[in-house]
Amino acid sequence: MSPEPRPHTGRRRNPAVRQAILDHAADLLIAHDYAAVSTDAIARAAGVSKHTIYRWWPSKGAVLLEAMAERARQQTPGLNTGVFAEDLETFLAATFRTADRVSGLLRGIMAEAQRDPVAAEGLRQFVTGRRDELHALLTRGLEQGELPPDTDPDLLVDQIFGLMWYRLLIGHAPVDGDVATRLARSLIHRQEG
Amino acid sequence: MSPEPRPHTGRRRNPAVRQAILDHAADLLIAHDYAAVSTDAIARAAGVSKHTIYRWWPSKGAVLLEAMAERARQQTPGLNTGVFAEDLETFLAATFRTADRVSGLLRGIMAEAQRDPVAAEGLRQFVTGRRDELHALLTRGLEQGELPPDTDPDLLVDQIFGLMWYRLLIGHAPVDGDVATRLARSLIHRQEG
Amino acid sequence: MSPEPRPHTGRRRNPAVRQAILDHAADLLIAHDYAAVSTDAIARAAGVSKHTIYRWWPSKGAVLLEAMAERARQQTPGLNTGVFAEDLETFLAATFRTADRVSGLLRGIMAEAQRDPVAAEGLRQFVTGRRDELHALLTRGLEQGELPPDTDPDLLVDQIFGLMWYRLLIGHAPVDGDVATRLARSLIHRQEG
Amino acid sequence: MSPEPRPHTGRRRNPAVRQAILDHAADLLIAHDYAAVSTDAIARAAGVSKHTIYRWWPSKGAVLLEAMAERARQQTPGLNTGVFAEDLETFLAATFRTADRVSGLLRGIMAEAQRDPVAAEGLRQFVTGRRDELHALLTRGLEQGELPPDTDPDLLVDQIFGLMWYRLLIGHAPVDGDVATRLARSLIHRQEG
DNA sequence: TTCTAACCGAGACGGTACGTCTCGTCTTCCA
DNA sequence: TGGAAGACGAGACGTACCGTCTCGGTTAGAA
Repeated sequence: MSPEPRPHTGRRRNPAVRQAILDHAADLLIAHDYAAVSTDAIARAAGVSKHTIYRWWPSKGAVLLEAMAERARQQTPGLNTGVFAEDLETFLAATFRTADRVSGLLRGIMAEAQRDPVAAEGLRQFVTGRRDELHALLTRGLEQGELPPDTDPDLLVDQIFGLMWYRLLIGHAPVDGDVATRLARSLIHRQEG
Repeated sequence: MSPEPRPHTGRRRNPAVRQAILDHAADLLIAHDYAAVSTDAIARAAGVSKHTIYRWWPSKGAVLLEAMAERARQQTPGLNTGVFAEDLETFLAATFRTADRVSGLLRGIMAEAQRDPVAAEGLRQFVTGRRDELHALLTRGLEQGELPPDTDPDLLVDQIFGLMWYRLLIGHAPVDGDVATRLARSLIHRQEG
Repeated sequence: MSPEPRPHTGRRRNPAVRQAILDHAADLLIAHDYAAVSTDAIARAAGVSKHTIYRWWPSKGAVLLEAMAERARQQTPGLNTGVFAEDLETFLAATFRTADRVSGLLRGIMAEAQRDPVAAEGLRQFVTGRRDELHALLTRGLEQGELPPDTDPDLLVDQIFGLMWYRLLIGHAPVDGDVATRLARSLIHRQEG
Repeated sequence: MSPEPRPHTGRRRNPAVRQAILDHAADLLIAHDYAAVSTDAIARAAGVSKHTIYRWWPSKGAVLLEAMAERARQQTPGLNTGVFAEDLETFLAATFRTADRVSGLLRGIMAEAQRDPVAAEGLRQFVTGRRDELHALLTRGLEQGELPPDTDPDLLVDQIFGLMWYRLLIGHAPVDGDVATRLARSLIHRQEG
């Protein structure tokens, strides 16, 4: 039995190492093809041992996921001007533009999530957070009468994020501010139809 | 110079072999995890040499893609009752139910398309075909005045298929006939809002 | 390279086809590395179907063997001047020079014989023929008192052909007329030692 | 940049792994046919990843070669009784008996050397070592007047090892102690002829 | 200051997929 | 029926990536 376990001994985790891994993982996915991003490549780019990666993350997907989450967190759009139409447009434009910039990252994570349960669960949580934000925004619009009264917010959230992911993954059409604007206006104009 | 080259000599391609490869590729992706589907596994299951696979398809992704396309072709919904609301609902219900049944296949191909350019191009073409169908249907609804006059069919198509893929890939919500119905009605009711 | 059009023989086996296969098999082994000589390559070079090869020979090794045997048959040295020392030197010189010229062929067959029982058996028979020739020659020398009376012809035959193959296969020393002369003289001088 | 590069970092090569690969490669070649010895088979038998084999050896032939060299090294005959006739007989008997025991190994390597340049070079070096030993022994015999004064040691070395390889590869006659004895005596008796 | 647990880079290792190659058989059509 | 073209099954080859483990060196807190 451990007579009195000390709270912590030994060298502490180096935050710079954690950051280097996340940064280089994201950069690699953004710059190169997803296929070119291996754990070895991340380790090499970050000047880090592969073991160090696996000491702190359970799988490659988990690293990519956290890298993405961190990038996304840096650009949460400021909201709440009070005007729903403006807020919606701002939210979508910011979201789409950011997503487009890191599209390689997002696509890589989505691919990884199809084979790695850890990444899948992480992605689900990340996505849930984003969906909740948009859901709250839409609910406010509904309460303010800016959306048709029979609108199903859940369905609408999936339509919006669905369009975004669909375009990112297939690549048949752009994901940019223009699309965001057109999409936002199409949702609001409807009520006046 | 060969004065008149014969159109073809030698043993002909065995259609049964092609079919066996596609069938077992699809079955494996539907039954097992995406990670478990290797070219060796497909070859073994189909009782076929790996070389035969690579003789006819440039990569694993290309095989999976064609397998999916064939499965999808088997279930094109009969349409054109003339009533737009009915047609839309039928189309979406059939599409969603089929997609759900072969969700493993679809998810595997989407993952593969992120790393294999051949699969990516194939998926883009497949998706284009499906999008054209829905686009035509929506355009008809627009002309019949069953959709708001300022509707952008392109955007709407991406919202619908986007929702479907998004749910398939993330798995946070079902893709079934019920969703299809609710989605179809939400699009049409709007005009009366 | 372009296969010269051969006359068609109808139902009978076409000797031109047989010859084309043997010729190109030998040429390939002489010109290229052994590793580069596949049945497909032989068929392509000879303008012949792979099936035709396997219709007449049981394995690749059998083809190479027959090709070699034919090449060797073309250069059987004229002997029997009656003077043993001269005959031996002539025999060795002719044998060594021929072997050196087709060394690629010989090396390829020896390699093939280690894995293909048919080639092994064929090579054994071919080698037996050559050994019998030399054995007869040496026996004559023994009877004429030109070799030490306790000479074991079997052992000596293996020493001579052994030296030749050993040098061909390892490549550490030449197999030419000079070596043949030195070897022949060393065998005869001995008796005077 | 790096002020003093450490001589080695990282996990060290596991000698047991190296030995397991060499041992099982040799055993496989001795027990089974040469055709049955694949890198996969060696890896499986040695409980080793195929990648580990290719990390340390450039080709299959290189592994087999080193396996053979090691086996041979284990049985270098003790020499130098001082009596040349005895030493020669001992050397030949030990060499022939060992070669016969691992004949499958030797034949497989000789075949591999015909297609794999790495194996060819390795075999040449190995053979050079053995030839030097015998060459030294024969030179001693020559100096002691136990061999005819006009003997060419190089030629004689190739006759002896040539006979051995020739018999191993063709299989028309045994390679055993008896042959070794007869051969040794035939070389020495000559001087008295 | 000494001790010691934990961090870290380098890299060996087992497992397993990928895509290519060759062998020998089988099929189709032509002459 | 002989032959050319070439599809096919079996299976080896060598490469790549994933996640684990081992080695020696380093660092920070406890004794």
